[in-house]
Amino acid sequence: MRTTDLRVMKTKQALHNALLTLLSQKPLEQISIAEICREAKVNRGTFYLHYEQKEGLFEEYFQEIMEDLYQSYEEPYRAVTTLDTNHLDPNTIRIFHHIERFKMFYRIVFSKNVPLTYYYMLFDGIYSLLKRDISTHHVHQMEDHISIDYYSAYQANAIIGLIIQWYRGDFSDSVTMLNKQLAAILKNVRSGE
Amino acid sequence: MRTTDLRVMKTKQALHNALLTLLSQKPLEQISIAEICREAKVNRGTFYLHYEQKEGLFEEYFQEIMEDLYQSYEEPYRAVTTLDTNHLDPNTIRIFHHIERFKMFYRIVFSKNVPLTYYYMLFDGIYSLLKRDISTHHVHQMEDHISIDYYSAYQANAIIGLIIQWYRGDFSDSVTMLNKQLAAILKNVRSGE
DNA sequence: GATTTTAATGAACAGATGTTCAATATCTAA
DNA sequence: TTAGATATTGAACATCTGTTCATTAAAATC
Repeated sequence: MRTTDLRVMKTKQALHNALLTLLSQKPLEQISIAEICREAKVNRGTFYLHYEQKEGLFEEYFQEIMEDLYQSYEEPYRAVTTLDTNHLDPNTIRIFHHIERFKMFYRIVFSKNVPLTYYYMLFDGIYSLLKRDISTHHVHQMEDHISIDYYSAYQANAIIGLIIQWYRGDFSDSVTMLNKQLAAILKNVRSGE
Repeated sequence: MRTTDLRVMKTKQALHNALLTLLSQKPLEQISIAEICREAKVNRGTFYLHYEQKEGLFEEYFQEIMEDLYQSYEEPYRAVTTLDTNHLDPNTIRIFHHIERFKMFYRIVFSKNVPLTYYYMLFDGIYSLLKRDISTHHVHQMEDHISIDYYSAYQANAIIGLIIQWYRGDFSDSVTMLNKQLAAILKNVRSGE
């Protein structure tokens, strides 16, 4: 079962398209594997040859979205030569732009009946991006008994906390608003009482 | 279908016990509704009279756990009369103790094939506790354009970020270590560079 | 304690799941 | 271009899901 095999690629493509078609009609939890296979004109047994659950199929789709997240994050690095990366700069991280762009998608990711897998994919993405920055820029100025892993997990999930709040308001606030909130929180928390 | 009806209570108790028995043998995702009903000697139709999915049953179990979280949180308030609640004090919040106490349970909550529901239950719990404190103690000293909702979501999910990292190391770090990490992070982030 | 209310049961249903298998179609590599 | 490799198919199977219904059993209320 090599990934370059034309038969495999064709099958996966068909399943991919079928899922997207069905997702435009109903939520993921109401779509059955049998249904996807009927739509894709692929034998149900073939599905199980490549995936365990419909979630695995959706996961592949997520990979592409995460590519955009990485690019959104790198963007400011390409534009500016020297970057002030002392603490997370909300103007440089473009995470909220990315979420906004794929909000149809993230409505699924954050819906309550979906498995945690997707949440972790987003978490891991943000985590690794932040960790890279924290490791290179902040390590010298940080309390030395702070674990970088815990610190990165803290910061990454804090941002997702904002996204959850945003999602629960159906993404009605603007990206600018979100960026300002993050900037204000970081500023406030740093200045103390 | 009144909740005080003895028949209902007996049925729910039986399903509850059956779930706990099975959970000690295999993960939630490998347990079927039919299996729970066989174990509980309850008709499968009766199950659907009370719940939609096995997750609903697990959710009821979660409610009891959350009761402990609330109590853990209130505990320091009962001990000390006046409390310094300027910013989150890791010594007063007993969240990590609570997680430690129910780590068997939280291993399920954070496992990747489980629906987001439980995550949100934990999030909402921490969120509401923090929000209450933030509203009463911090509002006067905070940048006035910070939304308390966003700020609470940020802080609540940041703490869960630490818990996720903790969970991924199978809770091998000590509660003390976690408390220290949180204290150091809050201190570090506040003092700036 | 008798009556009314209602929860639980068992049976039956169409459809979904997850797995296996031999037969077939389609690709790859020589 | 052919021979070998392997992905796909269709069929079959036991089990699970979600739902309906008349019947039975057990509670609540009087």
